[in-house]
Amino acid sequence: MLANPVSKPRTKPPGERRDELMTAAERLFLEKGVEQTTIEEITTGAGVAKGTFYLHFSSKADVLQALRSRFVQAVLDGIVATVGRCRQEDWRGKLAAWSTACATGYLDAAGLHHLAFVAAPPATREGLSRNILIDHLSELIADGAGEGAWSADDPGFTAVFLFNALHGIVNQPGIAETPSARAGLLGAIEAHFLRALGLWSGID
Amino acid sequence: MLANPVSKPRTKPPGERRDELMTAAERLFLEKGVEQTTIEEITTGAGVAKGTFYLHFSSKADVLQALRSRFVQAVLDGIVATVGRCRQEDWRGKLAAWSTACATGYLDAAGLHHLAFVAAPPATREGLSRNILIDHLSELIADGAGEGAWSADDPGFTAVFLFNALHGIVNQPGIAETPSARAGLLGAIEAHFLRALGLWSGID
Amino acid sequence: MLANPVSKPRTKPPGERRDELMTAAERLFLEKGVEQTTIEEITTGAGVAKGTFYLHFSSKADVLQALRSRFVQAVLDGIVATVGRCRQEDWRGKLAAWSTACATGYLDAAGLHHLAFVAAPPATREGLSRNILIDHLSELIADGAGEGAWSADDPGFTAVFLFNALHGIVNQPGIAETPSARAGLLGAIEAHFLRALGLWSGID
Amino acid sequence: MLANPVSKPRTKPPGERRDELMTAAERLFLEKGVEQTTIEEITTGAGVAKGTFYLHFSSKADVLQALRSRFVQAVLDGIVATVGRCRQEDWRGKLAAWSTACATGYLDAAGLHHLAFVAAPPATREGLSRNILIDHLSELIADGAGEGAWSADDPGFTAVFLFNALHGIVNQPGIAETPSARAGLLGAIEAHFLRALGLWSGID
DNA sequence: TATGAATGAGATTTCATTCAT
DNA sequence: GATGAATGAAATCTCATTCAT
Repeated sequence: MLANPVSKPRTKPPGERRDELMTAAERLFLEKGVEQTTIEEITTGAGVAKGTFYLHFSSKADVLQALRSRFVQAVLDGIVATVGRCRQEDWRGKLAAWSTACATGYLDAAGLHHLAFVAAPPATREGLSRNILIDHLSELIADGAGEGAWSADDPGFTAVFLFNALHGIVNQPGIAETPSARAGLLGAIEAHFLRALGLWSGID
Repeated sequence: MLANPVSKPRTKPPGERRDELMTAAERLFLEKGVEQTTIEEITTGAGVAKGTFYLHFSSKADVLQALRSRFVQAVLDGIVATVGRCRQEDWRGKLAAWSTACATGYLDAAGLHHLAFVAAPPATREGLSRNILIDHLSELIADGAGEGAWSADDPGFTAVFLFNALHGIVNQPGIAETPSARAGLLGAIEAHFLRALGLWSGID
Repeated sequence: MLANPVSKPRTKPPGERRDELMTAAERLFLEKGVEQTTIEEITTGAGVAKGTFYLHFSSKADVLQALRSRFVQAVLDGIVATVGRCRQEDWRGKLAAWSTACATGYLDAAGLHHLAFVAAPPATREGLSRNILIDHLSELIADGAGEGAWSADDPGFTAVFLFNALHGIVNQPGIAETPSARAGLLGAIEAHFLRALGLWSGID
Repeated sequence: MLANPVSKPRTKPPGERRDELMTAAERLFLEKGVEQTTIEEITTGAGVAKGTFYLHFSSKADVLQALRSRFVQAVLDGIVATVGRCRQEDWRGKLAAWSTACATGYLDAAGLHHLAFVAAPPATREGLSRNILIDHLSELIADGAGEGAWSADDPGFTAVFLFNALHGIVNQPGIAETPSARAGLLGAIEAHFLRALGLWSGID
């Protein structure tokens, strides 16, 4: 009612407000679960009014979807950067790098991937069978096969197979809590990735 | 007054009522999703009054848990029967049988496994990292390693890895809709299972 | 939360609860207007919980519609009783009785008719051009014409004409506040009704 | 930078903007009802921003009031012009002209009169019992009575009576859709007006 | 056991209105 | 004058759960 003499600017670039809402939502979803978080808590957390939420998202499921996309994109960015550092012809290295970068991205995000893919009410079954990470892995496998680095009858199948395998591994609560446990885990994942393509891993 | 001769008996053996409720819930969960299904719809579907639900289950999560157990137990029963038909020393065959039986169980259940493990509001993250199927596979891998059929540094790891891989594959909507597609899928899964244990598959 | 040791019976015959809600709604609508009344106020006024409202009505417009019907039916009952007291062949008397009984019904209901027909957000324009009162009047006019009591080219037209005329008159705020004002008003209405059918009234 | 050559002028004479807003509001009110129309829809319809609305009107009720006045004034103008064409002493003709001009004004406005008097959230009950049309008719009746053209005990009563009667008739949806139906309707209204003043109409 | 009317906390959503730019 | 992002009070409605019968 009364004018606030120290009021911060009311309007912000739209992207910024949206990000603030997403970040507040992410924190709350992780802290207390998606179901337990109300829209009101999200807006309070972002320091805006309730109605503002609906200027940027149409529902709670909508924010969740946005969080999912943001998370997956971040993981993909990490993968692309890591894989890009391998020599052009080092397909074995690229595959290993892919598995390690992907697993690292998930592990670093702590509960967020759980949120994004498991705890979230996934409207469709698509999330774990079609996403940009699987597409990227599928392409890598196909490219390597084309170059004779390995043989792959069905790169799409193997990509879904390996992505879900990796996802299941890193999704285990309390896994890789120490640096050495994490190193061991990454090594095991890498070995299984290589083996799936018929490459001999040095593990055993 | 005589009892209404057309009315069905109001009381039934508890197990039967419980089953009817579970079946109604399963159908509705698959049709419209867990969140979208109300207790009232379940009871209407089972032909009983709303209060009756609470004589058999404590909440919606409770029915879901019961459905999960029923489903997983059925898949495990199928696996045990199939694997049991292999010769005692045929570890390769047992592993192949495990993958095929598990995949078949999931595929036959249509969307139910999605419901049970993915769409469900999973109280814990355990579902895909600890369950009786993973335990069974883990044991099989450990036993085979003990007999020298393959080497496995960490049977638990490999079991989670393979179970999630398989789960991700069969969870793809519209997969294996024709008998030949299903046969191809089962073959590919088997090949990847064998490869993960360092066994040469005859597939490629 | 705690059991109320003096709690009144929670369940009542459905019609009774419905009536209580309607009566509470009517009082509030008259006191503070339809728009200004919330569902919660209605349920509080009826001594029930908010959700109970939705067991009996689907929306605020729904209660309003029910109030409308209840009111119109009550007015019609009064008309039928009054007109029924006239001798069979006394058409002039019947018409006069109709006008007086209808006006009385409206005047006695104070603001309710205003509510029901004017202040209400009338979804359709039907309320004042088709209702059971108009139908009844139309029939009376047609019957009288059939008996040669008066001539009426279009009984439906005259019924709508007179009903709206009467409605407009009694809807004037503050009209007929004293018994003598009311008597004068009823006389004037009756005279105009008779004149509309070409009958000479003794009024002027 | 040069001003964008395609952009239309942002500022307009205040009266023009106001008219555009009223016209947009009128269209929407008729299309979807007053309650269902939001301020935002009105401003979008008028091609201006939401805030601009409040430069011209203080609320939705305010536009509605403005529409009401505009409509009633237009009808009155039509009546005055038509009645003015009668000879000074032709009271019968003036009354007939009044009824016809008023009905014509309403019929030409289609649903707008409904909006203005019935569907509108009427702040007071005055609309149908006190307005400039009723005042004008009342004066005509009083003047005619003063000249001995008819007798009228209470011109105000008769004016309200007849205005509401006419309003109810023309407010019927679908009435007078063909020219001949309209002619018949106007004749019937005129006849009832004359009869109400004790004048013999040529109708029956 | 079974019923289903009643509960009531709480969720989502709308939208008239403001005001810094 | 004009804008439109932001506000936030308030409204509607849902539905898991209870409990008197």
